[in-house]
Amino acid sequence: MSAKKPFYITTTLPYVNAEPHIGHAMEFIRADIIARSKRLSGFDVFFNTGTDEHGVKVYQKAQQLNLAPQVYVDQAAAKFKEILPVLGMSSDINFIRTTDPHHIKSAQAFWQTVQKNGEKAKDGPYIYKKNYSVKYCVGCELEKTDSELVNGRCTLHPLQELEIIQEENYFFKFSAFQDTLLKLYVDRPDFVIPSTRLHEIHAFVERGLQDFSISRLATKMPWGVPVPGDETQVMYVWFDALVDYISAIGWPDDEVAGVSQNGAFKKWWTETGGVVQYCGKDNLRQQSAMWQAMLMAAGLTPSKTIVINGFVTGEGGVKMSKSLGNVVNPLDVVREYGTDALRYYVAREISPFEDSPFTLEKFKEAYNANLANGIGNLTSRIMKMAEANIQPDSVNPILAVEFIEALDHYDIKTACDFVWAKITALDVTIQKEEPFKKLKVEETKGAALKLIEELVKGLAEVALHLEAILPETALKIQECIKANKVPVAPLFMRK
RNA sequence: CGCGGGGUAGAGCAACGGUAGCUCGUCAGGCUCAUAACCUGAAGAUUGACGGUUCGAUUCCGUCCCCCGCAACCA
Repeated sequence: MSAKKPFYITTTLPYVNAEPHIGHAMEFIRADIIARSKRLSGFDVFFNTGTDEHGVKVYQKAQQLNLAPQVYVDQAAAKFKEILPVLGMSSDINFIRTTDPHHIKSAQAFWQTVQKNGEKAKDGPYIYKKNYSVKYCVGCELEKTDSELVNGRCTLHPLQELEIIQEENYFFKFSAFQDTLLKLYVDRPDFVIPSTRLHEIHAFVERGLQDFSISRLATKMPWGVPVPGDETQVMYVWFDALVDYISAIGWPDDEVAGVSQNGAFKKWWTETGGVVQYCGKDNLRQQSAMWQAMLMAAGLTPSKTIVINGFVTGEGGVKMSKSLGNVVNPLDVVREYGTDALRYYVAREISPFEDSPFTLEKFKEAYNANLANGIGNLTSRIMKMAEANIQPDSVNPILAVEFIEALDHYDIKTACDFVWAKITALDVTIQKEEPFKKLKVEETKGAALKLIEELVKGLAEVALHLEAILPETALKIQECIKANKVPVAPLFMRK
């Protein structure tokens, strides 16, 4: 029997249409920092990630590569799974794929539940069939959304008239949930973080909601979860993918996974007050409005919190793109600087909620200043004095309230600032008190030894706070302290 | 009048009614325990523009200019 309180956090499942990029890395790392810090504070943590594998883009990509969709997504999912340890993700992270059989069953059960609830509801039905008109560019041989068009025309084929294709799809009665969503936003000011994003979604919902299509004709696009009771349609990818947040924890309990989940859903959804969802700002609507309405329609309580990240941009705030050549591959960064260096950068040097530029020059600067010259050098200088002059002693640091508070608000940068303020304070103390000098004089030697013990204590405190942020580094420092030795190699080599 | 965010030292950010702070970079000095690291100090900003409120505005209000996302059935 564990008395630990449960906590559930998830990343957005990356869509496997693209390779893992720095934005994914940032989201993974930030969610991992929260997960680790919650464990440090004594919570029982379920940490979820995975891959979103259905939908038209994936289907097309597989066709381009001349691969069966399943073969393509297997390869793509493997790539995402491989980078988790490279980014220092908690080893007990759950990895769900939307092509997992238990997820597919869960998504279908979700559909049926929404359908059934809608039949009884006075504002139902929640799922109904309707003609859906698609704008189709013959030149591209592709469906186009309004946002892709300029003056109602395809930008690549401006002389071609767009064809309007009528298709019968299932729709979700999003509009029925407007009031309930607005009430959710008003009642829970922390539902979406930061608050500007809550205002944004509130304003969006207030303007009125349109029901959205949640299925596609299987003859045109077969790569999706089959709609229960209608083989001619597959689910629209969002309707399937978002369900992963509950399918991952066994919803709707035992019959889905085929094995007993021991009340996993109750524990991770009900007792936690819902999931904490990390996502990019482009996902604001899907995660904080559409998904919440879907949960309501299924008779489930909303998520706990949606944390919205900004985008990682290139220099000058421009979008990263292959054609501009300003794309940064997280794996290259890790290869050159190490996992913890990347974790440091996305935790502290990139704005917690706004767009921020990422350049290798800035990265190197921050690395040298705060890792090599900062925590790395500090560890060396303290441990050198300790090794030569004092005996190893046990230290039991505790987490600072300010640190925990900052993380409770998902303000990872402020939490890091707190730790680095401590690092600077230790450097200042050494300079001001000059224990290295006092050691050489008989009258002051005792004071110097005491001071060195204090410095080691301070270093241990820093290490404890770094456990969530830079787990490898924290461990190395703790081992040095325990053995009372200088690091065998510099923690962070200057670059 | 579509929605939201932003314009603050060379760069990246903070503050948000009362002498404009931080990090990096630059310059000078100090220290030698340490990874040519560390510490101290200095230079550097008419806080996008113009009005208004106020004893006082970067901070509140109005107008304007510029930048970036989004504008739903593209993930």
